[in-house]
Amino acid sequence: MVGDRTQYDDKLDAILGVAAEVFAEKGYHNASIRDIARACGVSLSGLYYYFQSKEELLYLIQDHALGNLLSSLEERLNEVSDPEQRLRALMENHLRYFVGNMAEMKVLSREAGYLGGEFGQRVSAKKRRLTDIGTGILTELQPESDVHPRVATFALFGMMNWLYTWYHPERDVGVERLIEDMTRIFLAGYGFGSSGLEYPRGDRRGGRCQDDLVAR
Amino acid sequence: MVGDRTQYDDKLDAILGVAAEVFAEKGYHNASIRDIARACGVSLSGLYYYFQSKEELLYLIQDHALGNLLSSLEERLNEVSDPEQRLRALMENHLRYFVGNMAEMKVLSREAGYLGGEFGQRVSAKKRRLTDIGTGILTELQPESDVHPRVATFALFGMMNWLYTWYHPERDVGVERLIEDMTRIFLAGYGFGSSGLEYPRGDRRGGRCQDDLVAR
DNA sequence: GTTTTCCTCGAACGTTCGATCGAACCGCGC
DNA sequence: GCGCGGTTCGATCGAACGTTCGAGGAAAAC
Repeated sequence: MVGDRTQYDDKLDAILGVAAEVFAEKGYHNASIRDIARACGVSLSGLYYYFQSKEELLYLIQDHALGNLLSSLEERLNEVSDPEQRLRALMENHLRYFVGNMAEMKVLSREAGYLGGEFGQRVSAKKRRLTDIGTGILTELQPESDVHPRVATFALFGMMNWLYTWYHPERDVGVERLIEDMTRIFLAGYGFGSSGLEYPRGDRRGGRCQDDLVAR
Repeated sequence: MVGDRTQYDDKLDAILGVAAEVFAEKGYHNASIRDIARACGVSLSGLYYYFQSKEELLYLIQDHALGNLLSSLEERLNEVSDPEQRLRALMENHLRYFVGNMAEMKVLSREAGYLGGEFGQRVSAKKRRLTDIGTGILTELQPESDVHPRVATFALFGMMNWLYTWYHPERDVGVERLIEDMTRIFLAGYGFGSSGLEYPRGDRRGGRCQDDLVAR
């Protein structure tokens, strides 16, 4: 049987959720284990029954977020083959999960790079999987794009991950609108509808141009 | 006279530069004052002659970066009135300063929100000035845009500020190319040249390259 | 009823941190 | 040579941190 969740698992998940919120509010380094214990209603030492170190706690949160993000993404992508629709699926998946799990994603975005050793490698590997999927879709969408794939990929993720800096669900536009607007910006550009954009017309061949592409 | 820089000023600037690099490498909270003292070749207590607290040191770095960014931007914008050119100027200014001062900008981006009280307010005010300029330009460029101005603004800055996460000058494309690619993505969209974009005026065909850039 | 396993806790340890303070050093005008 | 700001330092402080440990209780297994 797969669904045999113990009390232990449930409580660990609850702790991860609360810890993510504390980390999101005060930052990983500013938040003490004592803060988290207080927020969880557990004693300081009681926490250590569920993880071995503060660093592992951060890892568990980040791994949990990336795991959900990835599995949900890969599920969605299995149903779509058109590159543009795949990109839309990626963005919708990412933004929806982001807004629905702000604390987790804030910790994932802001506290990146603070995990070392084994933990850091595991998180990096999953992040790499995510960005590779992004790069793959982008090069499918534009096999001969003038834009460097790595720049395009991180422009895309930067646009979305920066959310944790400014987005407030109660004050800002809803998720649907957010998805719509960002998709539009990335795919069609903010200059759509403007009269004199110079990009479309490409008669002049610039000097540097063809050395890029080919995403390895 | 304006140019009467004392030894004190010079050394403070040097300290700010070194401190920015230490903060950029280890993170603000992981870097101790002792680390910075060592990197500066000064004793621990010797540092406190130049600032009063670690928090003020962070403030000085962030304020310095934002100050340079803003004054350089406002200078450029004084020479341009066309909205699209103004946006290009903003992006070029931002990206060029970012790449040229990675440590400072990494600290500014990653360590945002950790300053409280007076320091935090002053930094927030300058950031606000920057984003307001961005929003202003964007609404000039597209007065009736379907995209929410706030979303567009932070999509733009997110795209650029995320640089600190991935960009390595020695491995990645140069600044000029970076500016070109990001400008193109934000203005014309990554979907340019693609066949079936449903967005209004989806007419734009992918030109090969244009070496625009005007050198400046 | 007794044993065993799972879970929780208070109290404490050793370390590191940001910050302070008074003494010493230095180059300069007198 | 002397005094005097401006500058640097070693020594040290109290506080807060992450982590440990062994005792205790509760619930399950026998």
